[in-house]
Amino acid sequence: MKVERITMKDVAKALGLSISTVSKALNDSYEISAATKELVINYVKQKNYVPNPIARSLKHGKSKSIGVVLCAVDNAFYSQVINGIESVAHKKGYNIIINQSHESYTRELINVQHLISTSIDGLLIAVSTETKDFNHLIKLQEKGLPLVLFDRLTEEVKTHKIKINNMQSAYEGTLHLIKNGFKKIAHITSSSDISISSERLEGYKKALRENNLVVNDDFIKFCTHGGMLSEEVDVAIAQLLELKELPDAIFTASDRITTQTLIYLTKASKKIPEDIALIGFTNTALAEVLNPSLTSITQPAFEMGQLAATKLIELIESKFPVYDFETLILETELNIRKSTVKKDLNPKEDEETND
Amino acid sequence: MKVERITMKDVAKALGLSISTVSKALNDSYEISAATKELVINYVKQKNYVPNPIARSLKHGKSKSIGVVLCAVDNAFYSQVINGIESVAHKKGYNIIINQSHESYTRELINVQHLISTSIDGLLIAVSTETKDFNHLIKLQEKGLPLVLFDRLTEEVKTHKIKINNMQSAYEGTLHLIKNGFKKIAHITSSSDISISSERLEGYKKALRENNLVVNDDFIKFCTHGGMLSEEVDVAIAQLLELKELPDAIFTASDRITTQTLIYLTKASKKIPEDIALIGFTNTALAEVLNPSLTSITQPAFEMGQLAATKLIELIESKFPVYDFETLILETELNIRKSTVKKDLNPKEDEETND
DNA sequence: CTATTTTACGAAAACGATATAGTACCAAAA
DNA sequence: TTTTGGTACTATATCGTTTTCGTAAAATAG
Repeated sequence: MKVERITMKDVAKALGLSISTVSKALNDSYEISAATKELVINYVKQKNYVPNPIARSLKHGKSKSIGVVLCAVDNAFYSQVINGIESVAHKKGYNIIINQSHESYTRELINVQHLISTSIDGLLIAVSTETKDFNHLIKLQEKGLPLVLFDRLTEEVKTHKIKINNMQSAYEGTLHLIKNGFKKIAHITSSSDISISSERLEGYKKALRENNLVVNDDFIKFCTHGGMLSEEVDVAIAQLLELKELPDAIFTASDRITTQTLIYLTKASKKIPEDIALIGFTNTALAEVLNPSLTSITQPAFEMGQLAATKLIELIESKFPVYDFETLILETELNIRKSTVKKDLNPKEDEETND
Repeated sequence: MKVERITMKDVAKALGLSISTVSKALNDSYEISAATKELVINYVKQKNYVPNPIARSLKHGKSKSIGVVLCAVDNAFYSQVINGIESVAHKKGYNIIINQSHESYTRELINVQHLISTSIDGLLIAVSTETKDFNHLIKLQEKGLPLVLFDRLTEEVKTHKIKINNMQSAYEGTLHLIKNGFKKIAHITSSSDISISSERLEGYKKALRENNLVVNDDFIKFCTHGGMLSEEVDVAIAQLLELKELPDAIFTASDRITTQTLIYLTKASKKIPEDIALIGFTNTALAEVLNPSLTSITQPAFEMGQLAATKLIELIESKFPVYDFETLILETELNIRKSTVKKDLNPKEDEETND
């Protein structure tokens, strides 16, 4: 089954003109008389001729599409990022081609390979949790493919990057727990290899240290697959709950881990925050109506997508090679809710709805 | 900034061969000697030459990419559908180009227009809530563009379609409420124009009628934007809560409406299910940990995506025009949780965790 | 040792557009 | 009358492939 299209050739033949004339008429060239232009345009409209973008791309060496690689669209944070990307890409006439790595390095490689073999004008990527080797990206860049990293960065690739202030966000989140009386704070994060994890871990440690709390390695759990496998989160929490010295709070470092932790604790009949408090990075719109409402660190996902796309298109459309790269840092928002506030501790602050 | 690629011409020149020979060697043609093939393949590997897919597409008239149009990726159900689509599309070597309509007919038109002007081999679409006129799709199909509708269907377009059993699902959901003692059941749904809404409404009405409950039009609220605007949901609920005769349960017909309803009721300090029960269509993974845990109707989103993509690729790759179209109907799952079960009503059934 | 068939390759025409370089035609200037 | 110049168009090369057709040279047959 194939869709038959009418081409310039057909138009030219039908009107007794040359192909060049038709092309120029459609491109509103000064070389073509008003009469001819009208003739062509009318005919084309009537037959609803659409120029073949592939032929155009071949001629121009541009495909007007940008590739997006991230772990999963099925994730509040990343789907909001996509929204942001789309909002600027479409405005500038670019399509976005989305590929999911599912936090697998192998799939990331395949995706990137496939995307470039598919002729994208540029690539937006948040690497997988498994990615330690960035050669696939470095090579791309050496070839001159415009590239922007977002969320998960690396020093190894020199290009524009967009991130949030991970250290500070994690620091503030942890500090919030400490201020609310929690002293034995566990941290569940993704693979230690990716920037967001290590930076958030740093922030967590910094807050502990500054408050004279020991950093207990038993309290720090890594989920290599970034929570894509709920089991790995379950195992991490199970281990935490088996310690002689139980943590009194958990700070989770990513969307999937946060929600999976809440699900686990609920199933395990843990009272939050009485038995154990929970604060986490998440962009779900449902934080307010979770049980209990969840103290969350929210990222400006839409904005991140917008900036990433803007920067990428800037690179794509730049007439000259760009060597001067920026790393943009966005701020998060700490939304304090019930999962971290013990009722007896803050009696006045807790005059809210629904309990 | 532009990425420089090595072409067959370069390879040919470097090896002292003709372009045709290189092409044939790479395509493993019988016309080329083993020695030459090896020579070419080695060189190409070393220089990592990648064939230009645009030139290929131009030659073959196929772009190996399929367009996807839906209201928003930032939505549990649709993001899972995308996962399903991707899983089969990539296996078959197709890219997916995702466009969001944001429930706007105008944007849907623009998206579809843009996609076909971008040379997709086929289109997967769940129309927007605003879409009443399907001429844009009918025209596409007349041109021979393979098309598969999913989730939101219409009789007007003759092609493969994938849906869930909306009537039955809504019927069972409503029945569940009735069995649990609710008699004044409100229904908040999307625009009455789209299939899922009208079918779900039918199921709701059927359940009421079969149980000798009156269908009260004041209890039925439409959200033209499918909940994309949270205000319209808020207004709908506010109106329900202002009725002299208050509903004792709400049945919501889509993901966004469901979650927004929960948020509203929570803010309004309504006790669920004591003041008002809630059951809704939603695919969020968080239903279990919402406050209260939410009785939900879950759709096989991933499977829907897979089927839609499979059917579309079948059309694309069919050698002959297809006239024999199918409508596949998938079943949903009713997950009974606390938002619809009054404690005093079912004292034995309610021995669960966390309250 | 010529005639025929294979084998292995090259030339060239597509695919559908754009862009450069002509070229008729007619009018105004020299 | 010749020159210049503008207008309005056409021819053609090009983008990077694939594919059809043609043809040398080598292999086989007669």
